[in-house]
Amino acid sequence: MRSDNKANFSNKDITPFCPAAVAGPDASAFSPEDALKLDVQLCFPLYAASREVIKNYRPLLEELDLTYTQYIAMMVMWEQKAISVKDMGQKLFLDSGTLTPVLKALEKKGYVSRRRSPDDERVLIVEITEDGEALKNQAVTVPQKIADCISLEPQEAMELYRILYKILGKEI
Amino acid sequence: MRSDNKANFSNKDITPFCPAAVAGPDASAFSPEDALKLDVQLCFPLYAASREVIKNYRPLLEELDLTYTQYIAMMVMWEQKAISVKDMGQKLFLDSGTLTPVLKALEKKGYVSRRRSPDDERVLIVEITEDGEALKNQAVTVPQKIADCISLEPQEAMELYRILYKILGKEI
DNA sequence: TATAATTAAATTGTACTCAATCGAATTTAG
DNA sequence: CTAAATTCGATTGAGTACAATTTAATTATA
Repeated sequence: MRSDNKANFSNKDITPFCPAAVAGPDASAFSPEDALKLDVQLCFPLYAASREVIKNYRPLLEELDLTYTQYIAMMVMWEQKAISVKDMGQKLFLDSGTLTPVLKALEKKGYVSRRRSPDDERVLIVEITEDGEALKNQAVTVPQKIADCISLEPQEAMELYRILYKILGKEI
Repeated sequence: MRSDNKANFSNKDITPFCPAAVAGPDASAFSPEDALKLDVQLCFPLYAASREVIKNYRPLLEELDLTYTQYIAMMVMWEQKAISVKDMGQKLFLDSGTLTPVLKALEKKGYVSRRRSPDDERVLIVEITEDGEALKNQAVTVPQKIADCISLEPQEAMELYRILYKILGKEI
């Protein structure tokens, strides 16, 4: 009744995070093992869609000599001009173990500079360079190109956006 | 008017993938550079939420001596008993460069065995072992525990699930 | 004010993730 | 039939992710 490799459920018998949790009074259709089926997971398509979408950036960002992680770090820089590693980490949900090599790579390309804060030597201030500012002009077309290869209705995009930020603990 | 580090938009002036694309007739509020703001992206919260959610699995899966990638590979095995690397790759959206070491690690732990297909020596068949089957009993509690630490309304979870599979090219 | 606690980055080690490439096996075309 | 094209998995190299640890700097406390 279902084509292979294609998810299908009626909303009365699932909850992606855990069927049993939201199945409600009529949870009889679920055996405990059903909770471990790939089709029933919500985390898995979240993880897979994230990777699939980011894959679309690669050819576009290659022209700017940026990886996706470097690109979102530059997004922060284009807005902030100067920011500490810690503050950038909070914005991007990344820790210093990830950001340190990313920022060193961006420094090597000449898009940012790194220096310690005079006020607090523990703090490393990342600052955008002129080349980094100039890169923005080449980057402005990227969002539209990404939009073109992912087909969601505007209200779906809005709803996805809202739910993702709810998961991230920032309800809007 | 807005608290720092918190996204907020009215649906008349955004589209997360690209503001200009969905802003509609009244797109005047957007300058081109607005498209590069982190708050306006849809890919970014997708990427961040994916990592944040998967982080929750780590302590749970540690007890099973599995990583998240190994866990989703085992999910496939619990349903299929035997499958080729290629077919598993299609289910998980992962290629051989990722799966080969993951499956070797699972073989080392004794949860799967690997052998070439007699019909086609190019094909590697992954088969679940008794230990792998037994592991399922320890894993059944994982989905509920994950559900407990992510608070979405059932209909939000359903909608997220649907949209993610739409992005993955499997509309439901 | 010594010292303890805390904080911020960097480092280390493990584990992906993926593009590109390779080599062996199989299929297809001529 | 046989050479070319395709397919499958493994390998390689670059770049993350992230927990845990380390080091240096700052702040709090007895």
